[in-house]
Amino acid sequence: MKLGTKGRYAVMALVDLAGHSNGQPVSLADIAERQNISLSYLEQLFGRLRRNNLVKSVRGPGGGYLLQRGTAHTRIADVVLAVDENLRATRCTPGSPVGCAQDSSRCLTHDLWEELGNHIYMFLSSVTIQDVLDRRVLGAARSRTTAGPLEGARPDSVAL
Amino acid sequence: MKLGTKGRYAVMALVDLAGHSNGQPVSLADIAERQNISLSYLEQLFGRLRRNNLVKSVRGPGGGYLLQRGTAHTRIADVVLAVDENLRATRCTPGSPVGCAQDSSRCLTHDLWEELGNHIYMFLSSVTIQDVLDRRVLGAARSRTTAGPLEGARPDSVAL
DNA sequence: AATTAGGCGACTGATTTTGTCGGGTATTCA
DNA sequence: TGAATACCCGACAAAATCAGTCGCCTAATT
Repeated sequence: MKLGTKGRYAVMALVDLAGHSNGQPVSLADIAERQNISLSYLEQLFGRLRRNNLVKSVRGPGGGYLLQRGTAHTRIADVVLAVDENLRATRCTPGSPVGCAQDSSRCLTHDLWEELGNHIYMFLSSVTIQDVLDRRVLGAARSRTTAGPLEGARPDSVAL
Repeated sequence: MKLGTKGRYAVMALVDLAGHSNGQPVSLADIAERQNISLSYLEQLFGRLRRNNLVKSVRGPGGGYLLQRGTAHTRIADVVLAVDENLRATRCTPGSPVGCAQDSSRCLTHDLWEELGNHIYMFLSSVTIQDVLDRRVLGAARSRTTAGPLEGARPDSVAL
């Protein structure tokens, strides 16, 4: 899963975008100023978000970005995955005989980290941009950890 | 929370320790060889584990380390916290006016990351070394995310 | 045509993380 | 006593990541 600062910035930016768009595209310059993140850095992040179909861009003057799916259909997990990209797991890369699977008993902790990854993913999948905007995060998670009540089914990989 | 490789190595080492100790102390050299982690690195990690009362050391020949509490009372969360030490939260350090709390609406994402931290902590708190040894991790977590029905009661703080 | 705004890629300095090395100190056993 | 075992500790080095920057390009609007 890998939760870096990139993911955090991306979520901040998208929440800002969602909050300040009224159907109109929002320019990165505006977001950069409000959230004081550097413009070039935002461009980098939004490049990935666009390639992952989370936002779409409108070029030219008056242009900017729009959420592709709505606020209620953009899950935090997707944002983080889009932006952080790589997802190295447990150091048990299947192929290298090192660090795992060499003792009599195989890498016992593997399952643990995998399950943790699933947990994180499930949590972040259960929260949308809209939830964050509405500050509907704290109690919510506690009550609906595993089953996301979100309508669309999610066949995605939970690879971590 | 901050989940680095240090935390993973520490858990691996403690699981190994628990699996190979029969009341006798286990030397770091043995663990190092079995898990092929460098001895010096293990020493660093076990220093912290010791200072956090998770293990105790026996010096001299035939010495090594022992789990201070038993396998069923050593929670993964404690191991990770002991070894990773610092736990910077949201980049909203209360004091610097940068990056948060400067716009009209305060850092909206703060709650999100905090809640995620709580989640991770709760999960890792619900799993013990014994669980990992018994491979009682996968289904378990899914069914008992928040309240652990495992034999020993789990009265700990959920501070993060 | 000029301006606005996104698109892309390479590259860089600072910090953090990860891991090593060299030397200690305590303990046991011969 | 002294050699061997094994923990103890701080400094240090290599690698990865972070947080950008720069330059140049393309597309749309006015």
